[in-house]
Amino acid sequence: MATYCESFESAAAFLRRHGLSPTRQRIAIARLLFSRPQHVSAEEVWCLANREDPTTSKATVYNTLNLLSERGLIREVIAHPGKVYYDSNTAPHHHFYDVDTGQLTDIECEQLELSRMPDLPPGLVADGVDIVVRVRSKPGRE
Amino acid sequence: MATYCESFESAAAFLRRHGLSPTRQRIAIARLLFSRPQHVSAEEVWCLANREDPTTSKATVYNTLNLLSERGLIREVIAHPGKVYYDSNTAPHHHFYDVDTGQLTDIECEQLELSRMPDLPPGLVADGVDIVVRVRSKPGRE
DNA sequence: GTAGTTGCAAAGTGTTTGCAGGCAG
DNA sequence: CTGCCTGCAAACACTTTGCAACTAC
Repeated sequence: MATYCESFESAAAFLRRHGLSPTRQRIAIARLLFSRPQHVSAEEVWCLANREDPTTSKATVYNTLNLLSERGLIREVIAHPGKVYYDSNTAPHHHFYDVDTGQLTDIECEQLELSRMPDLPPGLVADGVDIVVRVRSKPGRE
Repeated sequence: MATYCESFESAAAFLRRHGLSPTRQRIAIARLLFSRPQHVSAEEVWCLANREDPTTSKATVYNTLNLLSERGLIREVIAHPGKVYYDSNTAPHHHFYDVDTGQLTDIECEQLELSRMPDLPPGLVADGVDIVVRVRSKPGRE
């Protein structure tokens, strides 16, 4: 599991365990991501990281998020055109996406069950299933 | 249903029926979109439209795609960060997304069934459910 | 004619890249 | 020390916007 207790050493150890040098910036990012499961955009990570360590550039944030994502420690959520959210909860689950506010909310795995998996086209391997339930705040039309 | 037979007049009538002036460019775009159900990016629409009518700018393509999308005549498919695909099949269905090639393929509605709908957070209304089954061409790791 | 539509180019957003300097081991 | 990591700014890909000219009716 990706979570760990909230000390400086854990974040460093966690990064090292996954083959990443525990630099100051990465520790800041790992701490804020894994302190609790959450959905954040790169921009938000950048803001929050600079609150912990005011020397974190956007390039480093994107860099680190991509590394964590490649290693499966966080998950990209693609719910909005032109913006990626990162989810520090890697357990299988799905999402509500509020079209009006941009807010993402987890859907527990047991709450939303696929009764059948479709046959895959020949020669292809399943890589993951993303379910996004789009919701709006207001009942009427837009 | 959004499909219609492939004549010039139909495209014009179709647009008019939905409150859009049937300009040359819009007719070209409507024809290529609705001649058969398909998944296209804005860039592809632009290339194809200019084959029919070589005076179609990207701005007009985006403009028209957004109009058609607002009126529910085509559907945005968000499967890839930073790129929107448009689906001229508006019947309820879902998608395979080949991460390696960018290819989208329909999943028939009956092939993939939700056994349970999750409870909505209070005050929110469901707007749609998007299911993307990510697949890869190659069996191994990346 | 008049309102709506168009092309162009510029601006906007979110993300990636190249490179000189800096920090971890 | 050595190589990986960083910040910065420029480059990138995709989409939207502003405006004068044009076209549908």
